[in-house]
Amino acid sequence: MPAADLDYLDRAILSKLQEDSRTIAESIGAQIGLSAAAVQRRIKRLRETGVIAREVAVVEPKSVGVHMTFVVMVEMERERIEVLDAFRKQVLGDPAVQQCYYVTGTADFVLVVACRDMTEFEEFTRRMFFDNGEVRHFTTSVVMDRVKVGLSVPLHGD
Amino acid sequence: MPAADLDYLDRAILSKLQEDSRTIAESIGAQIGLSAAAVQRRIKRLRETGVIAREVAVVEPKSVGVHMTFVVMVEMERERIEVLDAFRKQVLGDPAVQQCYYVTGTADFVLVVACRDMTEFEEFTRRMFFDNGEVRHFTTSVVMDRVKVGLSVPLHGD
DNA sequence: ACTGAAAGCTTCACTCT
DNA sequence: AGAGTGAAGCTTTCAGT
Repeated sequence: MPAADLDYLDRAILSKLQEDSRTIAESIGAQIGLSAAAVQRRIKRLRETGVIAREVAVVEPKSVGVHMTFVVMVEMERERIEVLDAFRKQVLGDPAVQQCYYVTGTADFVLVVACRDMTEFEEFTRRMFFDNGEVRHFTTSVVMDRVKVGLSVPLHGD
Repeated sequence: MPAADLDYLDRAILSKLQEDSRTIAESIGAQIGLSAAAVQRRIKRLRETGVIAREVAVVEPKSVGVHMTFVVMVEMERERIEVLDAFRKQVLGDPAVQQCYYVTGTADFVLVVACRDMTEFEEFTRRMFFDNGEVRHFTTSVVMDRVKVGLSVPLHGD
C-alpha cells in the first residue's frame, strides 16, 4: 500500500476510528465539518484501498482466562530463508502468538505471547522452540503490566 | 474484570469479532446456530461487561507514511515506583508508542514504537530516553518484517 | 430464546458546486 | 472529483410471545 494521498479530513476520520471503530459517521462529520454521507464515502474508500486494514474487537484477556503475557526474543540457528519462513509459518498458525516481529540485532524474532497460565506457556515453548532444531536460543520476559496495548499509528497531527 | 462466565457460544462470537468486528450478527448466528437477536444480546452483554474492551480500526502504517517500527528494551536507573510511574505516563502520552510492557528480566520495559522514518525515531529517543535522567540504558531493534500483528487472545478451541 | 416491528446507520442515486 | 440531500436497504434494538 504505497501511501494513498490522504487529506487532513481522512486523517481525522482515521484518528477517530482508531480510537473507536463504532463511532458513527454523523458524529465524526459534526466534528470535522462534513456530512454523514461524505464521511461514509471516505470510510468506504479507506477500507477499499486498504488504509483501514481491518476492524477488530479487542478482548480483555483476563475475562477469558488468559492471565499471562510474555515477550520472547528468539535467536535462530541459521538465518537461511527456508528456516526463517518455516518459523514464520509456525508463528502465524499458533493462536498463542499475538505478535511476531522479525528484527535486526542479536535476536531474530520478537514475540508477544498470551497464555492462560505458566503451564500453557511451557507447552508453548516446547512446541515452538524445543521441538524446533533451528532455534538456537530464546529469552523470556514475563509481562507484569500491560502499560499500553494498541495498534494505533501516529497520524501527524496527534 | 475477573473472568465472566462465558459459554462456548460467547467464545465463538468473540472469536469471530476478534477477526472482524463488522461481521453481522445474522452471519455469526448462522454459523453457531443462534438467531441474530440472540447474538446481538450476547454481544451487547460482552461489551457492557468489558469482555469486549474496545472495537478499533487497524490502520496500515505505510499508507499513512509510517514506514518504520522498532522494538525497544528500556532499563531504568532505579526501580522506584515514582520513576516507573512517571515513565508510564510519558509512554501513554506519546503517540509513537504503540505498546509498552513492564517486564521481568534485565530490561524493565519493552516498547513497540512506530515512526515515519529514522529521523522521527531519533527525535523520539531524545525526548523519551536522553532527556530522561532515569533511563539507564536502552537497546533498539529495527523491525524488518511485521510477521504477525494483532491483539487477538487465544480462546481455548481455536 | 425466537419472532416481528421500530429505530438507527449506511448506501445509493441524484443534483449541485 | 467531491459535497450535500433524500430515499432505499440493511443491521440492530426493543416488544411481545
